Amino acid sequence: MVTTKEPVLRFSEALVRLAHLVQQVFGEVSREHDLTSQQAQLLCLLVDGPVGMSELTRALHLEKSSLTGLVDRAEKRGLVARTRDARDRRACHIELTCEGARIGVLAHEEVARRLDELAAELPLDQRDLLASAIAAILTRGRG
Amino acid sequence: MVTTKEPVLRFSEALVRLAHLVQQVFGEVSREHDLTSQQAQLLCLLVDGPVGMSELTRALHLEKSSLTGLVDRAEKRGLVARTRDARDRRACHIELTCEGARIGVLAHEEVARRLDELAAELPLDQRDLLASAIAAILTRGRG
DNA sequence: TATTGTTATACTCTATAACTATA
DNA sequence: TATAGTTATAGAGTATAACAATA
Repeated sequence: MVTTKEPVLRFSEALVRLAHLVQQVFGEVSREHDLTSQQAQLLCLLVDGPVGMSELTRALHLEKSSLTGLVDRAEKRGLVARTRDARDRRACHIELTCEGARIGVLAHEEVARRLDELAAELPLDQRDLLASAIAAILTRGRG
Repeated sequence: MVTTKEPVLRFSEALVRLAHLVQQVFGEVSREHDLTSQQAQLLCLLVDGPVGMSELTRALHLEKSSLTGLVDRAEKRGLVARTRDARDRRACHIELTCEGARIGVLAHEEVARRLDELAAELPLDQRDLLASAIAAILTRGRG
């Protein structure tokens, strides 16, 4: 006898669709704050303090020249600023401007709010279980 | 007494990171098959048969002019073809070429394989639970 | 008039290759 | 020589607005 408990979606299919949904939410919120998804992602990476270009290329999985352009445009919009590293004068750090920090925090909070809302119908324990399972996958996928 | 059962990540944070991981896998596989992520996504949407432009804009959340460009480039690469709708001569359907179908299936299978692999360490029942929970989120998020 | 799709235009994002400045 | 970052260039992706053809 077939029960109703069998998974509706293949696991990988579920992941792909979920990723698209998250991407969409992220894109919508970004646009509402007049940011591109990539700019919003950059701002979110900088909320804990300045980060060097090299580290940013790793975190964003971008070529260094691509990052140069992204930072250029964000700088032109007054969202971030470059500061020279005093000890290694080749290097620089990227930091948020006041405006960049303000918008970055707003966008981050809004994304979090909408995603949490999506899971609002799941019981809390199942939500935590889901977060733990995802955490396990993430450590396997990268670090 | 604090147990080790508390969630490591906030739920929304977990979702965002998971989405980035999926996006990255999707992008890597696409590049290995000489596709952009968007082209691969288009091919995947067409594996079950031709789809009209309007329906594609909805599925991909793109403006119609953006889709025109995407289809143009995919057509130039011999991945898809336009066919006129006999009943409504304004409309057209996009279908895979043989080559497009071949590459699309290959890319799709490879993405699925790598994502399933990521979850290989989770016990099967937890994996199914995860897929079910994601399915619940997805129906809430869109349909 | 409304709808389907394309064209024109302007940005953004991204990569590769060559380059500058510093280490 | 090696590393950090930029510049030059080219192509892809995206949106807005105006347009053509059909309904």
